Amino acid sequence: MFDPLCPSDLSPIRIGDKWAGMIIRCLEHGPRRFSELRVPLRGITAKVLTQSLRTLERNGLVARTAYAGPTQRVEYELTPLGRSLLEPLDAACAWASEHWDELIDAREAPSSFAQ
Amino acid sequence: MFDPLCPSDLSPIRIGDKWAGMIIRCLEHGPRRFSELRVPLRGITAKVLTQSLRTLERNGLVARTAYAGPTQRVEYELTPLGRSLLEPLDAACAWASEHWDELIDAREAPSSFAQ
DNA sequence: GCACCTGGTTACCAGCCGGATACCGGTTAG
DNA sequence: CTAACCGGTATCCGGCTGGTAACCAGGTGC
Repeated sequence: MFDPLCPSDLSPIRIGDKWAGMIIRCLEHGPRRFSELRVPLRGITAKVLTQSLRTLERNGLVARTAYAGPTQRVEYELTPLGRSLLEPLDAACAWASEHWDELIDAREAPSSFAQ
Repeated sequence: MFDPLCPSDLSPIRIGDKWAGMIIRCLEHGPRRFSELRVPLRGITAKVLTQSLRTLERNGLVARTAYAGPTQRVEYELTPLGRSLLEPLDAACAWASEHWDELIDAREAPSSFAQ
């Protein structure tokens, strides 16, 4: 999941910053904790994840809830607005997989002009 | 058209680089010349437009045609692949205008946490 | 007492992106 | 001859983005 060969690298369609799209995907099926998010988003550092989550929060796409229990616990979940983004996100993914071949071809064929 | 208050600034959905989405919109209704593109894209410099067009070309979304007439003439138009992007682009615009209010509210309401 | 887990923060840094400015070769208009 | 238009390129620069490394406070396990 989300390895370096992910189609999202090739697609010109982007949601928010580098990680935002994947974070939203991770939250698709319910709230997740900070450390739970770091697992699927392999290689993301704490700082960058925090950064991205804060931006999503500021834009009203994600809600942060800190539970006051004895042990520290923070959960992130999609707001209704964030959830509504899943639709265009799916559209974007559909487009990318539909035109996957053409995207690859275009990248690998600088033949039409020098170099 | 494409003034600084454009919704695209607020929407988290992006197509390619800063100008790519607008360029594609400009080419929606047929081929356009370099200088014709500079008009609606107010403020874009030649370098940046060239840059953006070259990227679009490399990715197979836009085709460049130089006509060999006595006077220099270059036209850019969407490839079928580029044209197929109009669909998700429309979806993105639809989402943005549909959630316009919420986007504004989110931006202007840092009230839920300090500062 | 000590290490460890959780959920971060604080420098610091390299690379890219967009922009400003200047320039260019070819053609046409006056 | 000169100026202007077309479609760029060359160079420089500041700011943002994403990443690394170090550190931290609070609570838990041994």
